[in-house]
Amino acid sequence: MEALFNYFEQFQKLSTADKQAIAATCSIKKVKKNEIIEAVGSASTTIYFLKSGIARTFYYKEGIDVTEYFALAGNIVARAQSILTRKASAKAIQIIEAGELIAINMTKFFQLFDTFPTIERLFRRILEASYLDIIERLESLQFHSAKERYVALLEDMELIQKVPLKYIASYLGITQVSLSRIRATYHSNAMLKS
Amino acid sequence: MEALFNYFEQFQKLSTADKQAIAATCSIKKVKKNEIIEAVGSASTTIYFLKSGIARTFYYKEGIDVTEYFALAGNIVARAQSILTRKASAKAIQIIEAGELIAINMTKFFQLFDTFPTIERLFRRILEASYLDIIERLESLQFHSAKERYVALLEDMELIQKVPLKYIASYLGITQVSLSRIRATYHSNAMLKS
DNA sequence: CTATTCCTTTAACAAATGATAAATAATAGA
DNA sequence: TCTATTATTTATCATTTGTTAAAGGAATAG
Repeated sequence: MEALFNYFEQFQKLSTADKQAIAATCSIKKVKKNEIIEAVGSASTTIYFLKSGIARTFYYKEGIDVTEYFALAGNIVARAQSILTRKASAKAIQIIEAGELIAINMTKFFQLFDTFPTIERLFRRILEASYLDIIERLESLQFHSAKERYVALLEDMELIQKVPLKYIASYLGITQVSLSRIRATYHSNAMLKS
Repeated sequence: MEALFNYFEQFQKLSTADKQAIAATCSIKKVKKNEIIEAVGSASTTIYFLKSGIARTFYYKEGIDVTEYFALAGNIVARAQSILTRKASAKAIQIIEAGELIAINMTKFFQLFDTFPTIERLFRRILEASYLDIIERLESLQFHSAKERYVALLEDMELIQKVPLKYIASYLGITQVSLSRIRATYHSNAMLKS
């Protein structure tokens, strides 16, 4: 549970009482590669902190598997829209690399807000950070070419190395064939430089 | 000020004390067409509620004017990243259609959070709603063609009618010429149907 | 270890979008 | 109203990305 608190305290200092209350909403879960931990069609009431492993959210757009985003160890993965709207979700969460999760029951977690204002504040600050992340991603999609987006993603070596390219393509908003072509030209050019 | 409170109470019921505290952070501002109410380079501490008029946020990407988003009357416009990070912003806010704004001093507003938990909750809920909006926009950019994005925007007749197309093009992530071409093919096809 | 399946790349052609320039339309200011 | 400016459309060609098909490589189950 320490890993989760360390993560949380990047956003908000927590008292012992806060931590105890949070701990009561959590459970540990081991997950295997390719496991679907939340399936399409259900409403979500859980967010997951990845102690280890890699996960993605995805959905089917006209039958095609499309990755919404990835989460690496030390981060949170969730079907945020479903949790915030309490509606069924067309999205799913899948494990890409096996690991261990902390599952946070958000029904319980939200109930803590009236008693523990610090926890409400923590949630707000995580939301703020997610908001900033998503704005950056929006800008990347709105104003950068597919090649630029791929090159930017190369910064995140762990992701590129551990996640199948077929998942990365749709995350970048392009087809897998197009990604393969971009990689071919990019890497041959990169070789010329060295 | 009533318009602002009506807007806020879509998210969170407010007491009279809450409203008084909020009112003390607000001021009214009349704005003219094309006026830049927040300029590139400054850090923002203000968000604006549009009683009337239309605004946009934009910035220059390699010298080219790029629209980040639009706000119609009854909504909020802000340089959210700058407010949340307290850093100088490369973005600006411009008035597209003259109107009247309520400017909320966020330095003062944030200070209310410790005393008025309801106001902190209000802010969180607005943030949640913005988060959901931005996710939808992200999906639109990630998985829909420029034509599909334009057609979706047609739903918002007010925006299409009142906002110059040159601003809409970059909002859709395409050039103005490309938008013009899409309009030409789309509207001639639409005519065939009727 | 082998066979099968899945992943990635490559190729060829089609479709969409970008870039530039020029023409037309609309708007704003004198 | 007239003129100058700005906005939008159109045309042409270049570039990027999509689509489909096929081939080669890598991973996995039995």
